Parts: sequence; structure tokens; C-alpha cells
Amino acid sequence: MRRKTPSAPTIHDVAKKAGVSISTVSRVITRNVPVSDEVAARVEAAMKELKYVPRAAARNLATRRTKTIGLLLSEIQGDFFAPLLAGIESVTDEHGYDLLISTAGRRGPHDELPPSLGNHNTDGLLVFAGALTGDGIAHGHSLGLPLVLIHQSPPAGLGIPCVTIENKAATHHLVAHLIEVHHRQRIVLLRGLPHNEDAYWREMGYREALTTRGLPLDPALVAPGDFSRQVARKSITQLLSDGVAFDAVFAGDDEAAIGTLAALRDAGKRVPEEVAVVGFDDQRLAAVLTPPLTTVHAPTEEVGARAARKLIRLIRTGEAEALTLLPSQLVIRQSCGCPG
Amino acid sequence: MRRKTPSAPTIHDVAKKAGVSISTVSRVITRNVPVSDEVAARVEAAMKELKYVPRAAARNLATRRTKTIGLLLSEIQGDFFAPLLAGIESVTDEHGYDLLISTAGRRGPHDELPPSLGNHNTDGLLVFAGALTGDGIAHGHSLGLPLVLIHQSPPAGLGIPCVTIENKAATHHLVAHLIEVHHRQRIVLLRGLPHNEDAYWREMGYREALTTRGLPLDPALVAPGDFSRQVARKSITQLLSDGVAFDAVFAGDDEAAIGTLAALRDAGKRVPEEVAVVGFDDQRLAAVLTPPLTTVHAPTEEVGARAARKLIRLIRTGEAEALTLLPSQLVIRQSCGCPG
DNA sequence: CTGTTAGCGCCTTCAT
DNA sequence: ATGAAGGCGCTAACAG
Repeated sequence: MRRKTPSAPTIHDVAKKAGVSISTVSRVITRNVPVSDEVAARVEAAMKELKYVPRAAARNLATRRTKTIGLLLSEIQGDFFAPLLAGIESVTDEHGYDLLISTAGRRGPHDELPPSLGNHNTDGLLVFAGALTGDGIAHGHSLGLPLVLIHQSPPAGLGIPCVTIENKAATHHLVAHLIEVHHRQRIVLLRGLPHNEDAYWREMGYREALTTRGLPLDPALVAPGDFSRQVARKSITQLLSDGVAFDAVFAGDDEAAIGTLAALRDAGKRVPEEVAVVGFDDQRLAAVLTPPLTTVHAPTEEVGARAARKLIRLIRTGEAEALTLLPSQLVIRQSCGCPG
Repeated sequence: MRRKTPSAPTIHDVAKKAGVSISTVSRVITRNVPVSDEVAARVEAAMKELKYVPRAAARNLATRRTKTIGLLLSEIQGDFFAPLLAGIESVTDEHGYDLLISTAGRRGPHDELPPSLGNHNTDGLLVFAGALTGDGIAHGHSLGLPLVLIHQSPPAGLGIPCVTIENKAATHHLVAHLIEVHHRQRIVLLRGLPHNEDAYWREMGYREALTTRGLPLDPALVAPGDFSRQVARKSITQLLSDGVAFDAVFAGDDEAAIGTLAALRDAGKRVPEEVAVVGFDDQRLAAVLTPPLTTVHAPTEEVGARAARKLIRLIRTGEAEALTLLPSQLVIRQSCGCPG
């Protein structure tokens, strides 16, 4: 049934079978130039019969465009990643772009683009926070590669577009809720990762909420959280054994909130009666925790979609607005002390 | 500072600047053929200075290989997806392959390959369950494209390799645990999606566990679960209001277990005292539920890694073993009735 | 070890 | 509306 690997049909095979020139075949493929209906039909029949598929490499080479977008990630992990990718994929798909994925790997942020995503192998790049250093970003930019940053602002001076979420105001509201509604006074802050911008702004929101309410910024209440269950758990356990008094915890993100809940449970502290706990992100887990977690909803899928849309515009028109800041929304559940 | 878009440097520019021929440059790029150290150094300096990046399209065209693997998904969603992709990415990365991602979209399984992943735009394809119909798979196969199926077996007759997990025996053990250790007699089965092979084998495991223990297969205890929270919740609520008596639920997967837990909570039933609940998959959520969910751990990351490794071998050698069946492991927590 | 020369498969003016 | 011919940037024999 099977011949001897008849090495995939080319445009020439189609042309011959349809009795036309290759340029005509090319025209019915690209649909850029009018072709008589009759001829078009013949060509299409030939393509179908031969199971012809245009070879991307050849088109790319001739066109000097790849019709693919690269996504550079720091790592594939957590609840964060799926919605982000879903958002991106929906718009790249809609616009006929392919999606090439690559991770920085465990070595941390990279100083250069990975070769595969380098210039001309991709029409543009989506760069997620932590995947590239400032130098790495500058490198890509200097190559003339269209770039859009996600959850990370560009190195000073480079006008690279960026899309991220509102962290500070949302955190401020969240902490203010703890203070005003639940009368908490000693609120622990679990810090996020060192160079993470989200972490930075959340901390700013926390401080602002306290100071504007006349509460002291007690350094004893600040501990590492690193956006991870383990670190958060350790921090809270430590605080407890150090005898630090507190009646609430802003964990930095939902993962850290889970660690916090675990530490508190271990210590026999009741949540939210004795200690209120709040997170950030509103991951899929948040609603099913016990008690259900009060947190801030981060519109991650929307971030992905916006970033992709922006990159495509940048590729097509050469410009895109510098910053897209998506609003985040308070999600009140029960871990703050609100009734179910 | 910036010239007039000096249209990216090519291999010729590098050759000229290094004072060698383009073949020499090509050789230092591919490293297939020995080149004198001195010359190599000169060439590399030139490449660096020019910020030269080889154009993938040109290489692909000349080589007739793309060095990229396609991943065809039904949808990007859930806890399932991140570990799967992480597993795949780690091995494609290790072997120098790029990863092109595409989803079937909401229209359900497709009868043909998406053009971008079609022949010659990819060296091979990883196809996840539900992304392609049998015809779609056959189509890809007839094109001579190396294919590896994930969580789905090939259409009869086609020797397409596949990697999936052990469902039946694991479910059997899980249900047997309910029967023998916790003395449950009336165990609800929440069915999975209709054409899902995992769902099929899990149901077989459930039946086998009951029949080998002399328990009746009461049709009243079987209801739709669809691997989703909502459907599961509705099913359980319905069962309850119908007055069907049961003392345990095998939810089909962890998502459905969450829905089950919610329905039971709404009805004031205590878990696991009155009703034991078990899931399947051991998602990230499982351990933080209340009570912590007894389930079966599905080695999803490993599945991804194995599939990718198998595809690469298939691409390189033309063959790969037909079936990889990864073992799944019982994870006993508290929702079955075991002590914390 | 290095240079020369064909293509790889398709798009795109340029004529017709 | 269609055909002819050059070129996209690189690799891979083939000579030397």
C-alpha cells in the first residue's frame, strides 16, 4: 500500500498535476492575487489529492516572516502557568500565529536569548518575568526583535511594552479590609521573591495600608515567603516559636497562604478567629481551602491575551502602547473572618 | 545610534568579516566537520560582533529537518497541563528541540492536522487525548509524520506508539481499600467523559473490585461525573435527593471529588464518617482539601517526559516501542476514612 | 582543513 | 489572469 517514501509533494508536483505553473499554485495558496475560479478549483483538487502541505521553512525563507511567536518562560509551574498560556494561545491562534515555547531553565534569568527564539526564528517574543535579565532583554531589543514583557518592566530607557497587573492598590485594599473590618492590628507580611516586581508592589501596598491607618511598621512582622508553601510555613512556624504576636497574615500569594494555613494548623491556631490569613492571585485552589481563602484575583488569562495581542500589533505596525496595567479584584471569602 | 535597519546579517557578512568562505562559517555553526582553531575563533568573533543569528528557516530548508516538535492539545486547562508540559519541555530542551504548541480548540477533536503542525513544519507530533479523532491521527500517520499518542491508544491497525498510565488496577486497589479497610458496601461511581480511555479503564477497575468481592453492581450508584466539579456536584446532589443510599464515592478524578465534597457538605453529610470520597490524579489540590483527599497519583510529568523521549527516538531511528504504561500509585490520605 | 557550487521549496517582481 | 526567472540564507557534496 505504501510507496517508497515518495518524499513529500512540492509545489511543482501540484503545478504539474493541475497543469499550471508554480506561481499560480502559489497564488491560490497565499490568496493574495486573483486567480480564476476554474483554475483555483483545479489546483485545490490537486493539492488535496497529493496531500500537499506547503513547507513552512520555504515560505519563511522567501517571506522573511515566520508567523510564529516565541514565549520565553522562567519555568513551567504552578497554577499560574496554564491560564497564562491559555490566554496567549487563544489570541495567537485567532491571528494565525504559531507558538514556540522555551524556558530559561533552572539557571535562572538568562543574559541572552536562547538561539531557537533568536532573531528571525520568531517574529516576536513574549518574555515572562524572570526569564531574562535586563541585559538579556536589551540584547533581544538590540536585535530589532519585537518584544513584549509580562509582569516585568523594561530596563530604563528601552521603550519595550509591558503588561502586568495592579498589585499595590489591590494589596492596600486587602490589608485595609483586615484592619478596618476585622480590626486586626498586627499583620504579618510574607515577602515575595527578591527581584520580583509583583512582590515589590505588594509590599508597598501593605506598607501604605498600615501607615495611612496609623499602624506601625513592625520589622518583626516581616518574614520571607518566597511565594512558596514551604518557605511560608517555615516563616510562620518560626514567628510562632519566637513568640511574635500577630493576628493576621498577608502571605504575598496563595501558595504562601497555603503554607501559612498549614503552620497555623500545626500550632493549633484557629483561622480566622485567632489569625486571619489572606493571599494573592486567586488560584484554583483558593476557593477549596479551609477556610476558603480571601485573596485578590489576578486576571492571568487576560494578561496572556493582552500581551499576545500587543505583540502582534507591535509586529504588524511597529508600535504598541508602553504599559497595560490590568486591574485586580478583591475576593472576599472566609479566611479573613468574613462570614460564609 | 541606530542605522537604517541594516537587514540582519547573513552568513555572507560573517564570512566576509572573518575572511573565510561561507562554508567555513557554516562549519563552525554546525560543528559537524573539523575547522582549525584559529579560523574558528576568528569566525566566532565575527559572529559575535555582527550579532549574527542563523536563520532557522534557511537551515530547515536546506536540512529538511526543523528540529521542532509539535504538541497538539485538546485544551489548555487544569492542573493536568502544567506538569505534562514541564515533562515534555525538559526533554525537548535537553535534546535541542523546539516545542510548538497548538490546541484543537473548542470544536472538539479534529479530523485533520492543523496546518502549522502539518507535515514538514515539525519533525514529529505529540498528540494528547481528545485533540484528534481516529481519522485525524490516521491522516497524520499517512503523511509519514512521526506521531506519539498520549493517554489515547491508536486506531486499530496503525502501529503508533502511545504512552499512558495504568488506570484499571489502581482504581481496583482504591475501591478495594474502601471495601476491605473501611467496610463500604455501596460505592458510587461517577463516570468520566464518554470517549475518554482513562475513564473507561477506571470504570473497569471499579467493576472488577466490586465483583471480585461479591458486591452487586447497582446501576443506581452510577452517575455522570465528567471529570468536572459542577457535574459531579449535581450528580451527588441528585443522588441524595433521590434517596439513594451510599457510603462512599469514587469520583473518577480529583476535580469531580471536589464537586462531590461540596455536594456532601451542602447536604450536611460528614466525610469520611458518613460518606468516604476518593478521587484520581493527585492534583496539587488533593492534599489541601478538607479532608485531605485519598486518591491515585498519576505521574503526569513523567508521562510527558516519556512521550517526548519516545517521539525523539522515533524521529531519529524510525522506531519506538508501541506502548508505555506508567504505574499509578495509591495515595492514602483521610477522605477515605484513614486516620490523619 | 577550506572554497565552490548546487540545490532546499516557495514567493515575487516582471513580462505577457 | 498567468508564466518565467531570480533570490531568500543555509547546508552538503564535491574538489582541491
